[in-house]
Amino acid sequence: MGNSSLQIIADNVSVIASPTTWIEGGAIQQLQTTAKLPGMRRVVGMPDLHPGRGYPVGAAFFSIGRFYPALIGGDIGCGMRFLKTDLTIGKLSLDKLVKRLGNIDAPLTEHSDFWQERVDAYQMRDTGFERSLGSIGGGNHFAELQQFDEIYDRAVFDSHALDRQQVMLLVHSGSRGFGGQILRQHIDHFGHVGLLAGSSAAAAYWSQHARALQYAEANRSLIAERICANLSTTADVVVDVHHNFLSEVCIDGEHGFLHRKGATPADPGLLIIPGSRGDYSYLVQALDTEYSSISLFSLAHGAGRKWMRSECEPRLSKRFTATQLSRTALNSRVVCHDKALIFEEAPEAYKPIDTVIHSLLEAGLIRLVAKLKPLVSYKTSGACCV
DNA sequence: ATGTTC
Repeated sequence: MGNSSLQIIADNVSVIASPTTWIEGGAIQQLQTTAKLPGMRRVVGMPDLHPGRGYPVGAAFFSIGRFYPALIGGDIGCGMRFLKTDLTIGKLSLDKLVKRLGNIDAPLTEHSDFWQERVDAYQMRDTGFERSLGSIGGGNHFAELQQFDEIYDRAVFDSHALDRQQVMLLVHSGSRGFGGQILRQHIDHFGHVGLLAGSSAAAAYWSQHARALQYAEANRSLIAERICANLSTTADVVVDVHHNFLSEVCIDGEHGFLHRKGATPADPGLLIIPGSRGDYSYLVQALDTEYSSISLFSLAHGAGRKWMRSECEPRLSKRFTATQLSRTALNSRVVCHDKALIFEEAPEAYKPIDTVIHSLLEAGLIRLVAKLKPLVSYKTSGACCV
């Protein structure tokens, strides 16, 4: 059966992307280089594939006999938490939402006894990074209030007790400095050669990796709690998934290691694939098809960068002021008081989400459930500018 | 990505 969204690059290298999806040549090159690592069986790029530091982002890698912590990267456990709040969109003004959201950057541990207790509940003091819990971080991390724009599958939508009028909250963050420290210590000791399955070093990484996944989820949970408190609402988790992590799996009869780097696991239930801050997000379900194995049971984790961070400000500052970039084409608000991030995370720097979603649809990997539009995208209230 | 990099 033909599939125009399946690009076979080499024996064990493929990319899930329609011909109209922008894929940087350098990212394909990184994918091919990674495919040649000892023990690597198969690699696949998602439609949001883009170049990373040595290894591509938006990809999954399946290896036998050894695994590669560097492929997971430093933000072990980075992922998305999607919640439905008790707020209804009816009489909300965006300016009021922004004001009530306030500043959620300061360490939660210094906020109050109440928050210290909430943080304590997650038992992360031994990580040494307790101070970062409950704050978003930098880069592409964000928290976004959204509203439903279109429902495609009413039955699935209803079965998850969703309501078109409810404000949704999406939190994208990870293990902050903790995961980074784990990777750095690993690279200092072992470089990039990977770890042999069953070795004591492998066992040590597994336990650190597991702890980083816990930290990342605790972080997303505390960010959501904090936002809900500021908005005087509560929220129920619809889905929380990591998109940077390692797992042991059996694929086509072979037992091995599945590395996901910016790749959402195609698990049952609802999954969220966000666009840039000026674009829609899609609520989807993964489908089990003949291409599931080729796609290494993974989906895109977002739109994917189109431009390198360093080229954003030069390209955009001529066309837009930072203040103009605090509103988007979908009329949402952007809270980002970091001059560099305003440009680096501009919608123009990302692929259009529709090309990414179209690729996954054409490959038969997803079913659409709903589309959401951004209301407020929160990056940082930190120092500087605007 | 990062209580910010050899």
